[in-house]
Amino acid sequence: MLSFTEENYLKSLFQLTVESNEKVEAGTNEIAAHLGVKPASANDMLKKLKDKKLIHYEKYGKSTLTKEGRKYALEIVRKHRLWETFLYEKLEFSWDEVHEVAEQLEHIQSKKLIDKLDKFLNYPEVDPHGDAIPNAKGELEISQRKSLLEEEIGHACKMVGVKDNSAAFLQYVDSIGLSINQIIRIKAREEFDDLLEIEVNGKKNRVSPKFAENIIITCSECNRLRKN
Amino acid sequence: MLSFTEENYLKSLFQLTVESNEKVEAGTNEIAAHLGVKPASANDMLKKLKDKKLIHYEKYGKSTLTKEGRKYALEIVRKHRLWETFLYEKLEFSWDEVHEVAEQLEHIQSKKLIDKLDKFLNYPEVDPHGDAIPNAKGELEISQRKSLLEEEIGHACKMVGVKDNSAAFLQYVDSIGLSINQIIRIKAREEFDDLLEIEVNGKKNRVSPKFAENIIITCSECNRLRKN
DNA sequence: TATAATTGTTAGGCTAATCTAACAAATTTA
DNA sequence: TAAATTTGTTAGATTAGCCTAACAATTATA
Repeated sequence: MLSFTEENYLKSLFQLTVESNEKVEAGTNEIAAHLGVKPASANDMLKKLKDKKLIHYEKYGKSTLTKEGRKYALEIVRKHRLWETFLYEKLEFSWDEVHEVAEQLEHIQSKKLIDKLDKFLNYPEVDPHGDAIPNAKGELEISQRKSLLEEEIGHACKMVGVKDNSAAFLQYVDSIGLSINQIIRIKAREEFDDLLEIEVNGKKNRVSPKFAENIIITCSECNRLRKN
Repeated sequence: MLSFTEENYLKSLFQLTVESNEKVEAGTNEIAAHLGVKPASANDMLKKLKDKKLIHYEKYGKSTLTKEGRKYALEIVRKHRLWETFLYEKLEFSWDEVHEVAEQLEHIQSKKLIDKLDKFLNYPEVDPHGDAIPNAKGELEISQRKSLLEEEIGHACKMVGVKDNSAAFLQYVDSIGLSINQIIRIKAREEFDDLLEIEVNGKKNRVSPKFAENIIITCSECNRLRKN
């Protein structure tokens, strides 16, 4: 049985590696920053998780999850996303409110609870942010995802999630008229200041690279090209 | 903000005093036993809770909740019982399975969550064990309750709850055909061995005093007499 | 009422998770 | 490549909550 804290470290490492498009391993400082603790604290825990064979860690090296660690991480992610779905669909929480409460609910220990919840929600495949929910076997469908910033000019893509889960950012996203499953077409990239010109629901808007980087999309055009 | 552990001590004290028919204050050893810790540990925490003005405690004396402490305890009890109701009514948990999971869920911190849950469940008044659920204002309807053992011979009463929440006892209760809101008529008390002869749903049974003591009932006949 | 039994308290330790401060290794940059 | 910067580690302290062992106060009983 893992502690609340150990679970949070595994989840962080999962998000920084498995669910990141850029990297497959994470440094001590990075993990510490992600969890809001000091590097010294993270260092202690990394050594502990290594002893428990949940992560690969070597002195002065980067860390990754072991198979066993990934299994636990997937369980936590599954719980987190099912609870978010419950809050959003059944309790009328808004999109930007679910995360904080799910952070607490994800640590409840009861296999029966989570499987019954899954059934109650009718086995959803994605949470309110568009992130895939691992199934009861721990399988996670990883579709071809990337940030809006990486999308080709002229392509149309579908928003499936966000990277930054802060309430502030989510409200900003809402204010631009963006939401999950919304189709976004990239019209152009402004040479002068790198702003992206996008069209959502027939309405044009300009967004910053920083903003675009935090919007996760899938592009079936790109996927089609990739398959050839 | 109270810690998980502080909340558990307040809840224990609430159950041992406010919700107990026998006593209005609890001793250190009693609280420790109720929580499954050693008296020395309970002693530490009682001093801490006194400093926080959540309980009345004096060296070598008994403890009770302050007004403030009772307020917190009622919030926790409210959460516990709403979650039990959710598990029972929405997730198909059985009567004897809800308690353990609710012990964890009751510590989730989110006023919005619990009020939305209350609404989702359509503002239930009692949980699956028949215990009253405090409303959002922290008001708890205390109806005249007592154990089956204290009931008058010849009276008919309604089962509204149990004292022992262990799965073993709850299954025993089930096996006798008893459940919440079931009407129980006391036919006689056996002089020889003090067994109670009861009738439930037209079926007769004999139960021990220990069993009867753990069944909570209300008796409208007694209440009527009391009012005169 | 003196003694025994019970109940409650204190002192001192342990563990998990955090911190600060000092230091060491690795990487980047001049 | 030498120096500067970044990144990671260690030692030692702190806090919450628990423990054991010894002791003190209270209550029950002979």
